[in-house]
Order: sequence, then structure tokens, then C-alpha cells
Amino acid sequence: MEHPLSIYNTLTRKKEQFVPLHEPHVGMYVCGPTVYGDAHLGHARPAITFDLLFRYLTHLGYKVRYVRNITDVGHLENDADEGEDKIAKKARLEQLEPMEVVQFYVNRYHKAMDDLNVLPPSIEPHASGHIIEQIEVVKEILDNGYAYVSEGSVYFDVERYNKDFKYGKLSGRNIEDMLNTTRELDGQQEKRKAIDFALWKNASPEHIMRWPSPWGNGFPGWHMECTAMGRKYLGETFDIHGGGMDLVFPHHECEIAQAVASCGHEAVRYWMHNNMITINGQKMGKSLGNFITLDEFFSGNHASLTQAYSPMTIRFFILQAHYRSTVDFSNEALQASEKGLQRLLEAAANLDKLTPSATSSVELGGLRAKCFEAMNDDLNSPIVISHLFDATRAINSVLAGQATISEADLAELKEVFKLFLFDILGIKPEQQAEGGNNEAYGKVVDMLLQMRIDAKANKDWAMADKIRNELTALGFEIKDTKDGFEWKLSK
RNA sequence: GGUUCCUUGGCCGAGUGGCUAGGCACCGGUCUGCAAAACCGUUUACGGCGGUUCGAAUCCGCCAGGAACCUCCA
Repeated sequence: MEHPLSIYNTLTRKKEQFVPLHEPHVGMYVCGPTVYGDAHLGHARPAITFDLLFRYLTHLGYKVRYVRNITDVGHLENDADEGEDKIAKKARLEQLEPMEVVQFYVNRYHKAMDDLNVLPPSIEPHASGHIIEQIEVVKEILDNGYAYVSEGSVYFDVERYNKDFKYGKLSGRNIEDMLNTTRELDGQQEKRKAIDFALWKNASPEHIMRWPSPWGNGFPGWHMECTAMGRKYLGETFDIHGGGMDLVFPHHECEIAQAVASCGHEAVRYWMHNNMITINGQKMGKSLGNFITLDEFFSGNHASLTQAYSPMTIRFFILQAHYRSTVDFSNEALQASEKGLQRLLEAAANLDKLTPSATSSVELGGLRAKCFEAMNDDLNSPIVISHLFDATRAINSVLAGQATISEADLAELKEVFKLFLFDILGIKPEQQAEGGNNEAYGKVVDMLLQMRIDAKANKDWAMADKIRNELTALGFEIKDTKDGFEWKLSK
């Protein structure tokens, strides 16, 4: 099997040829959402980035097991509610069972992902369903001497670990700097050093998410679930681990330490990180309170939005930037994406209207190869899209009767569009109208436009313009063609 | 303060030592009863100052501005 794909490995800070450990199988783990609120635009970025990777690896012929977790046990909050995790806090506020909160937001997350045409992962494990596995890893680390028990909690001994291995290799930190700069946090006296991190946390009496363990009732530490679940489903060593750049430190750094401390070697071969989405130049994030949820984008119901943006517009917007660049949100940028996407989808639809000629006057110029080349270069989706726009011009020229295309070239274009636009980039044509009475409704529009044709035949321009203007005002896009007319809903 | 990174035309956004990225917007033309869509064409660029080089937006240095992480975060 060839290995055409290069990906940027955060660990080495270089693009590397991707060669799976157990070809043709690929193991891929991506940090999923903490389900204590609705998914926002920031959550769409990794989901779409790694969906692109999942789709592409599959197209290259790999058999991919894609694991994306659901974090439903915690992560402590840093505000006044000391020691209470996010899910538990939300549950108390809403007087619900924690798992009820989890289920509610998982359902909504799935819906949003489905709208974005993000394929479901192969396995979507819940942290709460893998407490036993996590306890086992904690035990191993304790047995190997890289952790200590303190007041019912277990902490990772970073200094001890750093004597045998290097802590900080992923994020480029060294332990001396961190010992000097780590801030004092909420009186964690039970930790020996500020840089030590929790493997298992003792639960205070009011803490409602808790499980029995050898160290008392509690819950797993912040980074343990990915180590335990990645190993369970992908093995002690697997190919790809992905997530947002903001997880590089401490989350992924701690995962590396946990893996090495428990089984003596690293688990992950390629670390991949998507960059952030910014708003006014700043990261869009939960803690900054500057996020816009996906549902708000889809409905347009947010003060910062001048209109609604469809899921495909959001997807296309994200794919128009390379995944390692920040992408800045603005209404202008989103509107540009919306129009560009429409143009591409229109061209894709136009392919079925083209009549082939004996020869081509348009030059495809190795379109398919160029698209593969771009994908192989660390998933350069913006370049793929630019090639598709080039093809769009060719398609429209033929449609306008200003160029010709051969049967073979037409077939090639159809295949390339299907392969790249729909299968790999994961764009799907958006539904034009909803409801069960589409046929009758369409016929009414046809009838109005037929009346307009009649008016035009009588040179009754006033009537012709009135029909067109009013339909336009209602959101229809009217085109006159040589045979009559075409229409569609403009959004 | 430490670590890492960024600064491209009106907006978004690729790229990279010499060859038009692309999209959106704008302008001119073709088409049209007029439009819309489409096609053709044009315009606007690589933060500042130095250096390396035959040649730098691309490499190096300094400066300015900005960001992420160092605390839950995609």
C-alpha cells in the first residue's frame, strides 16, 4: 500500500509521512465534547477537521477505527464552586440526574453533528462508563512509582516522572520553568508540587458524581479517560490522537505521561491539533463567554449574527481555512462562504445539464491529481476548494455555450466533484424546501412564472417585473433562460 | 514573566526563495425588454527596519502589533 498522506505531527513539529502501525488498520482517537452545554462554533472545528481526516483515510483504503469520547464526568470548574464538576453543577442547578443532563446534551450534540454532515465515529465511549478501566490505569501508575496517594486522592508525581522521562515534550515546556510560573490554585495542599495533576479525586460529600475506588469514593482525574479508553479500544500504541490546540497543555501532555508511566512507552504516534476559531481576534470559548452556539448560527438567533447560516455554510467556512490556522468569524466572511458554496453546488448540479462535444476546449489540467496532492499535504482543504472553483469556471463556460467538453472530461468532472466535494469534504446539497406539499407549492411557482412568460410575450413589462420582484422579495431567485425560466429558493 | 505561534490586497484566506492561488466585494464588457445568474476582462498585497542572495512576501536579525497555552476550555 502506498502512503501518500503527510500530516503535521505536533510532537515533532514537522509534516511526516503517515504510515499506520498495522496496515491497513488505522486507530484514531479524538477528544470529544464535555456535555454540559450546547455545542458552539468552536466545537465544530475539531469535529469537521477530524471528520475530513476520517473520510480521507477511508478513501485511501484504510480501515479506520475512529474513537471520539464523550466527557461526562467532570473536569473541575475554576470558579467559586470548588471541587464540583461541571456536569454535577449543572445537574444541581437544574434539579436533574447528572446522566439526564448528559443525555440531553449528547442528543443535541449528535443532532448538530448530523446537521454538519459529520459522520459518527466508530466508537463513542463515555468516561462514566469506563471508571473501572481508569482505576486500573491509576493503579498501574501507582505500582510503577509515579504517583502518590494523598487524602483519598491520587496525584501524578511529575518531578519523579521527569527524572526517568521527559515531561513537556509535546508542548515544549520544561519542568523548571513550570515550577516557577505555575500559579497557586485553590489551596491544593494535598499536592506535593503545583505541577502534579490528579489521577483520582476524592469526592466531597456533596459531590453527586462519585464511584468507589481503592482510595475511597471519588471520580477520575481530568486526563485519565482518554488514556484508559484509547488503550481499551485502540491498543497500547495507536496511530493518531487529535484535538484542539488548547488541549496540548496540559491535557495531552498529561496523557503522554500517564501512558508512559503506566505501560512504559508512549501510546500515540501522530498528534494532530486543530487551531481555534476567533471572534474579534480572540478565541471563541466557553470561559470567555464569547461563543455562539451552532443552533444559534442555524437559526440566526444571536445579537452578533446578521442572518442565519446553514450547517453546510458553517462546514464550508471551516474547510476554507487550513485546520492549523486560526479562522476569524465575521458575518462578512460567513456570507462570502455562503455564496461561494452556492456557486460550487450550482456547478455540481450543472454537470448534469451539460451536453458533451467531440472535444474539450476546457482544460482540466489534472484536476483529480491536484486535489489529491492538496489533501495529501496535511489535509489542505482550502486548496482543494480552489481547484474545484477552477473547475466551476470551466463547467459554467460550457453551460454558457462558450466552451465545449468531451464525454470523458465530463465524466471525470462528475467523478471528481462527487469524490472531493461530496465524499471527502463532506458537503451535501441543502434541501430547498420542506414539508409534504412540495409538489403543489412548486407548481404554483411554476404557474406564476408561466404567467410572467405570457406577460413578457405581450410586452407587459410592468406585470412581468411585478411577478419577478415579488417572488424575489419572498426569497426566490428567478432566472430567465432561453427556453423559459428557472427558479430556486435563494436560501 | 515562561513556552509556542501569527501579521498577505476592501473582507476572508492559500502559498512560498524567481512562475495568476481561490472565494466574496468593487469596476468595465457580453448576454437580457430591464434584471438575475453566468461568462470575459481589469484593479488593490505580502506589518516596519536592516541583512543573506543574481533575486525574498518566502531565509536570518531587530522592532511594532496580535494570539494561544501556562487554570476548565475545541
